[in-house]
Amino acid sequence: MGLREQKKQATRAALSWSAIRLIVERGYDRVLTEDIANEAGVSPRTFNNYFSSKAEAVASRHLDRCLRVAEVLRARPADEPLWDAITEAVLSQFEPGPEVIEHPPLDREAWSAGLRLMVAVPALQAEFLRAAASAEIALAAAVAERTGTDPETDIYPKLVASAVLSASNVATQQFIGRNGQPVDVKQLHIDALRHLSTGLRPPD
Amino acid sequence: MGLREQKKQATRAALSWSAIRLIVERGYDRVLTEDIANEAGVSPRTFNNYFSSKAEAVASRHLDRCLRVAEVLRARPADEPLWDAITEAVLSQFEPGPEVIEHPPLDREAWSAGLRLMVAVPALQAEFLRAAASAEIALAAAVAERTGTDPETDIYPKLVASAVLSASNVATQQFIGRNGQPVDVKQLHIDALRHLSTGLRPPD
DNA sequence: GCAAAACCTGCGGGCCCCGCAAAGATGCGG
DNA sequence: CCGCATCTTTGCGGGGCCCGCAGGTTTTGC
Repeated sequence: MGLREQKKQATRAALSWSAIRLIVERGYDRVLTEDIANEAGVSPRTFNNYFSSKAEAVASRHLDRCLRVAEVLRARPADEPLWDAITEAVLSQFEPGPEVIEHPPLDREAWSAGLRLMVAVPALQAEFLRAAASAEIALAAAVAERTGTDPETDIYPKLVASAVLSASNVATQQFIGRNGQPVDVKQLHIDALRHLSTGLRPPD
Repeated sequence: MGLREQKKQATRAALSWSAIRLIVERGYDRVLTEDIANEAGVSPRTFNNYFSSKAEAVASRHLDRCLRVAEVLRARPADEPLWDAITEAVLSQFEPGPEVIEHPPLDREAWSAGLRLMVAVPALQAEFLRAAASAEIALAAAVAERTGTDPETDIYPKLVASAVLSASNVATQQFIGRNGQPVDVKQLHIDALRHLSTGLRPPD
């Protein structure tokens, strides 16, 4: 990868991270695209060369996470049962990355509250969902590769990808909603994926 | 319901329908909110009293459809097996309504092409997904009622609602993508839902 | 080194969306 | 039947978002 591409990725990440940080601190409509650009050290015009909207910048990190699930799934041993591999791939995204360890939120409570306000903004909800939907293709391809199905004509891989991502959404929302220690994000995901792989049978 | 409320619903429907028709004909960015308002016989300012964005107006019909699935599910006999009831509820939304019968598209081919362009607009994709997510709550409530689970604390009903809606998305996309007679929308949905209710087992 | 390609930036403008306050429509009780 | 309280519609104004375009600047491949 050339130097050019590296800088681009760095700028892109800086913009997305600045957007999230500022919006969690101040609220969505009190942050201008100009503020985000300044924070990342580029001109306002450049912001829109990287993202076609403020919302897309925020959702960009989410998109990356979803794409990494597909990547990890591909790297899992081929003889591992499908749903075990999927579960591991999904869980792998909840290990805190190096960036979060470097920049620990000073006030964890305030950050949490800001996050909750952020994910309540309609424009962002929509964009988060779209990000997941974009990753669906990559995830479906990984599933297809593993199950020997055709990602174009067969509906199965897309169905699995779509169900997994939406199950993850439900689990995450459950976690954010009850912002308590009583439940663990990972355990919520394990339960949700087990439901999926066992046919979503009603209790009784 | 008072006369006041009736008129509001009529205006809302007229705006949404005008938005869709104009955008399918001309393309998303060649339709101004002003055009939509004029078409529906209200002032431009009033448009934004009903919808907070152009995209939301378009997705409004989709939201209604999703909500009706929950409604139909509630009306199904209580002793019917869950997945049979869900399947019937979903399929019920593909019966052409009275409005479509009244206003048959003059050129079916052009309409199809316009539709395909429309659903490719990122802002609309996002808003369609958000509409489905909104309906998820109502659908989860209907599932909870039927299975005797708690829609607040238990993850099961939300999981089912979310999986059903995303499966429907996949089926619909499959249908739009291959715009051919070889496959039937209803059959695609039946297959997708059966996959869900049987644990998304990989073939073999 | 050097040309070609890619990128950043400022400018300009169209459009979207909202707050506000006045005018109009509607339903209710007397 | 009428006035009154309430909800709705509308015009105006403005802040902000996003994009096309064209210029200068940096990176790449040779």
